[in-house]
Amino acid sequence: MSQQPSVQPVAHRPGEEGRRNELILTAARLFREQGYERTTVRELAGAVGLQSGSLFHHFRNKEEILLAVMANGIQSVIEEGLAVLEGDGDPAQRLIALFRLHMHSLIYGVGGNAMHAIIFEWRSLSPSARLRARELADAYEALWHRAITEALAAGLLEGDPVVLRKFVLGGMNHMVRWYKSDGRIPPERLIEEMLTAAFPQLLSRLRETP
Amino acid sequence: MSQQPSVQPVAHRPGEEGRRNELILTAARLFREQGYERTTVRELAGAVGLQSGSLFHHFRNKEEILLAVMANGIQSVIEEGLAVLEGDGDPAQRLIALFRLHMHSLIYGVGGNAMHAIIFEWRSLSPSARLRARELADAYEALWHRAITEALAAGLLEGDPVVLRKFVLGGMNHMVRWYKSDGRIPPERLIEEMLTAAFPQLLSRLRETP
DNA sequence: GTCTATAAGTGGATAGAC
DNA sequence: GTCTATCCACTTATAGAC
Repeated sequence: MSQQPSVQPVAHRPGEEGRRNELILTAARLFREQGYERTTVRELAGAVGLQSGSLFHHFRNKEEILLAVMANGIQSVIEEGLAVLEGDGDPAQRLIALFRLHMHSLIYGVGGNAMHAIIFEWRSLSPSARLRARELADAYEALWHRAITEALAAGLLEGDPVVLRKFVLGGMNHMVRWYKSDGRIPPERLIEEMLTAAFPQLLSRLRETP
Repeated sequence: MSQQPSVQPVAHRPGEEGRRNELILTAARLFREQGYERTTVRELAGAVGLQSGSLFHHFRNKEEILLAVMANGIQSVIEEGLAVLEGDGDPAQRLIALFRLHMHSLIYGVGGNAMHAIIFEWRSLSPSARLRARELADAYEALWHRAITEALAAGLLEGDPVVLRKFVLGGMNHMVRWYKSDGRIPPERLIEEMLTAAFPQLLSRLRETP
């Protein structure tokens, strides 16, 4: 577990960035499995082959780890989401693409663990850190706001844009609590079933006028 | 805060049941505001005017309090839900009534705090207690399964019944994280907006054939 | 039933050697 | 950058008096 002296360095500071990243990914997994409060720094350190004291060379305190976990996953999803919204296609196609991206990130990507942290562990943050986490979430939700507003303007959906956004995101994110990818429903079918649940009117329109 | 010696007794054991209930309700609120792990027994005891040691006359341990919080809220919702499903009306009306009941319980009832605990604090339970909590949730979700299956059979919805159920419940429950009843949207309108978001196809059918 | 006092343990975090 | 050793705040839970 700690035989090789160093994993491939990522940035200009060799070793340190690699270790930090390893810690963030491991923390994300542990926080998801056990929760932030019940994951001790000793546990996290042990999981990457360190002693607990060594953790605080990479992070000022435990909270900084949680914040890093949150930021790590969502940033990449935001970038991919922006690309989707600026891509071609009509509002319906963009909304569906954003949906599939979100689901894909939850199921396969590093985004799943990060999203889990954002959803379930925000209360463990101090007020200032909570603000920072809120900014991250807001930046991502802004993408959804755009996509939903467009679809509303095109008459593809109806209702309040905020309620629609919160409802759909809530329904999707809840998936991380119940879905097992090795169960009755394979991942790709799940995504389409969720899409049907979220936007039935939108899909039936697409089928009528292809 | 502790002037009157006793509040109105509820059951055959006067005083004790009242105190226990007071503790459950206060715990539910505190767990929602701060989370279970970050709510200390001293805090909870203090909030009802007790010393921390006195708590353990009413509950064996802290976990038992959390379990009681969860059970307390959901039981009444299950009973009301059963009444809805056995009432008159077609599948569409029953599904909508169940939806409104759930939202109502989240917004006004004691169910909101309990649901919050079930959603966010289950990982703090030991395996056996977790099983008990799962049974409670399952009993409630069974009501939804019935209502959704009926609506599917009647051709009112389409998709996988499990995915539909999980998605809709996820979307609704997420509300406790963002909705403020004193904000832009009054509670009764929120319920209707959420209904539009959850079952647009069902509502538009009702409007076409009233 | 509630109090006081305290046991027994765990947590995050620090200091300084290597 | 990691280790060892340790501090100390704070937690749940208990014991026994009232």
